[in-house]
Amino acid sequence: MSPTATLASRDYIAGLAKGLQLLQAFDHAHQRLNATQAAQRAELTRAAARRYLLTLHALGYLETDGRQFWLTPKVMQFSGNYLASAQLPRVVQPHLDQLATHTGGAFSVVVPDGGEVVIVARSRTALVGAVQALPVAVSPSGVDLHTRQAQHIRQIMTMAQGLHLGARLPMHATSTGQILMAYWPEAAVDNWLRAHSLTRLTPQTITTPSGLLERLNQARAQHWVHAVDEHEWGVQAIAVPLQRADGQVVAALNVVLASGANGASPEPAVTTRWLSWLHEAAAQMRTVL
Amino acid sequence: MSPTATLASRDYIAGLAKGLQLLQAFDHAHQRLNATQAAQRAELTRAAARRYLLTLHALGYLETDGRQFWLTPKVMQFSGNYLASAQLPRVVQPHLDQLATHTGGAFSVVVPDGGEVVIVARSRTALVGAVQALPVAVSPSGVDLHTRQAQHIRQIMTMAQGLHLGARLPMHATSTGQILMAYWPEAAVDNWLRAHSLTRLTPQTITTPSGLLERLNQARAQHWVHAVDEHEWGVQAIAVPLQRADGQVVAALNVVLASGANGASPEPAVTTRWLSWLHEAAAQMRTVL
DNA sequence: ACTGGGTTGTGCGATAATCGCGCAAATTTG
DNA sequence: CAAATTTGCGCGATTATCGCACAACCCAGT
Repeated sequence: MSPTATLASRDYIAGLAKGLQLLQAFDHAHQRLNATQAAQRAELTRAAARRYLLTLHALGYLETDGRQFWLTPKVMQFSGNYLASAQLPRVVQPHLDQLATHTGGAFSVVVPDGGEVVIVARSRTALVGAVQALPVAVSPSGVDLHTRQAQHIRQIMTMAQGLHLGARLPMHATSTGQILMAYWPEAAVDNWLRAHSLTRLTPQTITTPSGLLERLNQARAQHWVHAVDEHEWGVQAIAVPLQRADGQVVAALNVVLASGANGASPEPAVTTRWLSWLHEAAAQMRTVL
Repeated sequence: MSPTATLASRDYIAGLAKGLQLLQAFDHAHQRLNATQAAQRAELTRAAARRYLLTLHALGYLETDGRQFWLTPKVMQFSGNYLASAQLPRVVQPHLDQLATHTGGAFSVVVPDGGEVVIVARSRTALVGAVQALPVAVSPSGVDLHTRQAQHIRQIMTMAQGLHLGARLPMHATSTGQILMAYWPEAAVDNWLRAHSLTRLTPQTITTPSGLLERLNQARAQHWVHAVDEHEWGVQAIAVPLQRADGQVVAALNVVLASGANGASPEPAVTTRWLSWLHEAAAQMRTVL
């Protein structure tokens, strides 16, 4: 797939590469694999695949019933280590939570990686609940899910399905991907376009290079992106760049909202409000990135 | 460390094991390693370590400035795949969110892995915010952080630091670890005790086998655990088991709360309230696990 | 500027680790 | 119950990996 080619030669451990390839073969669409399937997906002979599967099993990364293999929670250790060690998620998390507390939005921070964007932090906050969490004065009926807000919450939660940490999303169809690309040098964008196809995900997805370039220009000019229904129906997102103190764009911050799920242009006033929150947060983070 | 011994013989790819060992060498305490340090931590010769580092770099899992190496977001792909594919986190997440929405608590689901517990799901919900998120009737000043509830929220958020997905916590000092062990056969507990030391984390940590066994008996009898300040000062947690329909305990659910941060026994009434929420949720999940 | 402790890049021959074929047994499918 | 797959595994061939050893390099300290 990716032409990461085994160009490097003597200092390249093929066994490690194959093993990781095999481990990556387990994704949402292929949760359980037998030796034969795994061999196909990792492009190995069955004998080799079996050896790697058994090794990964012995190391605790795969579980097996003797026939099928599947991922164990141990693989989360990698992301755990990353989240604990990487600068970005650590410093960004409190800001996201505060932002969510203030505004009630669902915020994410993503970084580009291998032609896609990866979600490295998400806002998480239990808010209203805190009222009940207090040892005193527990509010009686609590908040139930019959109010209009609650419906909205449901929507957000549903949308958020599949957008877990570590999820990878296409750049061309996401607000964050677009804002990140907007700050790339022209050559980098050209390369990206050569290497990736603009897959249509919804009727609103930008699928032509010229369309994308236009969007990028717009994004670069105004320093934000608003993508409505481009990645998923009924979901809109507004993204701004996250820059380091030296101006370097290292990530993108966005807020995900339910959209009217139709062409109706979203209230500009509302957009503006979110934008000001996003930019304010981005400015705050700028000093610590 | 773990005596995962290379017992296995011909079907064991040493290269893969070493590479993964090296990848795991990057943790919170060792975010950036050079070839020499990496070699030490992974117990390899420097030459070998260098080969593996370069390979991991070529594959995109490590970034380097030529001297130091560190993890890239690509490692999150593993956890992303796990979260997307594993049964447990997927079905549990909506329940957690709903629970948090209703109660305002901070809930986690953990599974045992390699003698520790791993956080595989956490509640996340933007609630009050939803009021503002609505396209209409944006509440003016929003919720700010000066109320008493807000302080409580702050506390929770602070506590939650470091408890990201994939984080690993010791079994003996956590409510979830204890409730999980409570359902183990006696021999398994003995084995665990032989293999692990009861490290003291706070003055309240249970550090004697007899103390732990007593706690386990209590947990088994009442079907829940309340651990106050045992893992971290000022943090208490209440845990219940998550069982499959066939009765098998596959995970633990808990709520994390600020504690009085002193010996004062927590209000039993409050505990009971949380417990009923937890057990109710556990019962709901039971059918779908 | 010079020195010394530590780190890095690299070539190379030796060795053992990995490869993939091929067969028999076991399993699934219809 | 037979056909079609899949699995376990032994084996000889090969080449990928090992680790030493040396030179170049970086970085204090004086």
